[in-house]
Amino acid sequence: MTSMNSLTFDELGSAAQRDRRKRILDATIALASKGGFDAVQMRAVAERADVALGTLYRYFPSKIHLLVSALAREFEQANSNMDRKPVPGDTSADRVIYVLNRNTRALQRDPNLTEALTRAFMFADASVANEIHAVGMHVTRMLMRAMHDPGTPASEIEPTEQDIAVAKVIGDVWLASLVQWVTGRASAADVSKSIDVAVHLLLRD
Amino acid sequence: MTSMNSLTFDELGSAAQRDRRKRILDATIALASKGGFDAVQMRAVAERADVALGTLYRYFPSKIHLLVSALAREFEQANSNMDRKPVPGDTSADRVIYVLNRNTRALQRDPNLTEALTRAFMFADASVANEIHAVGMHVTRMLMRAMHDPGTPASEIEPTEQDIAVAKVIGDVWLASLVQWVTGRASAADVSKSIDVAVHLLLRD
DNA sequence: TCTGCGACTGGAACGTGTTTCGATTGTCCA
DNA sequence: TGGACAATCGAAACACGTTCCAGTCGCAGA
Repeated sequence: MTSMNSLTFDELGSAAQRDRRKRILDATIALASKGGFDAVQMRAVAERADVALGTLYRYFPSKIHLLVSALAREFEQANSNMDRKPVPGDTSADRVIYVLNRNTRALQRDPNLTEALTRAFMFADASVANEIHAVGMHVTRMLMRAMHDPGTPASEIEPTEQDIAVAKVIGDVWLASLVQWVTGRASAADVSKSIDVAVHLLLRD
Repeated sequence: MTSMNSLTFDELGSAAQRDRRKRILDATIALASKGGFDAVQMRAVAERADVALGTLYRYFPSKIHLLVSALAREFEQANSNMDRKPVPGDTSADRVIYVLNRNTRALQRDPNLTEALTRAFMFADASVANEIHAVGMHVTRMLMRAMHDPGTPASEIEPTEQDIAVAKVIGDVWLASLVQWVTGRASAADVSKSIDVAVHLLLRD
């Protein structure tokens, strides 16, 4: 049933297993941060996490699953950090731009890590649907919170069709820009500009 | 100098070489069409194109270069097909939607091929910049022609900053939608809807 | 026609993602 | 405590992208 999915935190029975999972993701992030996608070698991850190669594959059925799961964990952390304060800005557009730029800068601070995670995300195929979906939810949630009044608890927002459509387009543009930045086809300024343009075109209020 | 780029059609001296290049790209398309990204195996391409493995690598320095070059050739052909007739539709938005839907349907008719080409495009790194750029130009050109009056020769259009920004966003959304379709995260209808939404939000005239 | 040189061939070899499997360890139930 | 069963380990093996090399071919210039 779950044979082709990564083992999630909650599915893991024992503390030792949750710890193994954490060690694996930590090792993944560390290696990615040091040398990007290519440096995340399965043997290296296993060794650094102090786990056998076969075990690594039991927890994450492929390198892509592993990296996308790491991305999901990063987004989750970022989201819960942001939940602590209301988003500054007077308009939807301002707040969305603020949030995206803030996250973009955070990503750009660790280019190797971002390259690794982004490339994995883009290369993922249908078998990674669950992990990808988790990432998508985090992004949508972040944008929804920014689009609505500051201080609104995320759980109480009920987005309109239009909201969702707009968030989807903005998310797409953000991701496409990041991909271009990661692959050296766009500068950091270009990414910022793209977001600005897209948000202002989409959220003229 | 050109050591890390694919050999382009014009760079090739002899007819035999141009023919080799064509055979390689044909073999690539055929294999991709049959089994997608994974089926495009370098040994298989070489064998089918009746070329030694080393020669294949002399023409295209990696599998990604190969597939992105194939994508560029496909777009080039599609573009020159479309140049034969004016784009139907009364408004920019209508014409852009028409063109994108037409191309989307064409891509969806061969899901394996589309999967192979899209994934390669998304996975490409900085070393594939030239090939990627070629693809980008074809897409931009296609959108520019659709945004302006039907019948205008592509060479005579002088796009404004705004035009370019809008085309960029639309291109990003189109690509992101295709990626989602390829990976089973969006249906054909979803792709169509995304394009509709993005174009109507961006080209309200 | 002969010569030299770059292109091409066939095939071996290497690296890394992935699979497999027998031996060992940990855990939980009787 | 003892035993069963799953999880983990250690290590070999496989697949495919990529590199390398020695030999052959084709062709332009002498």
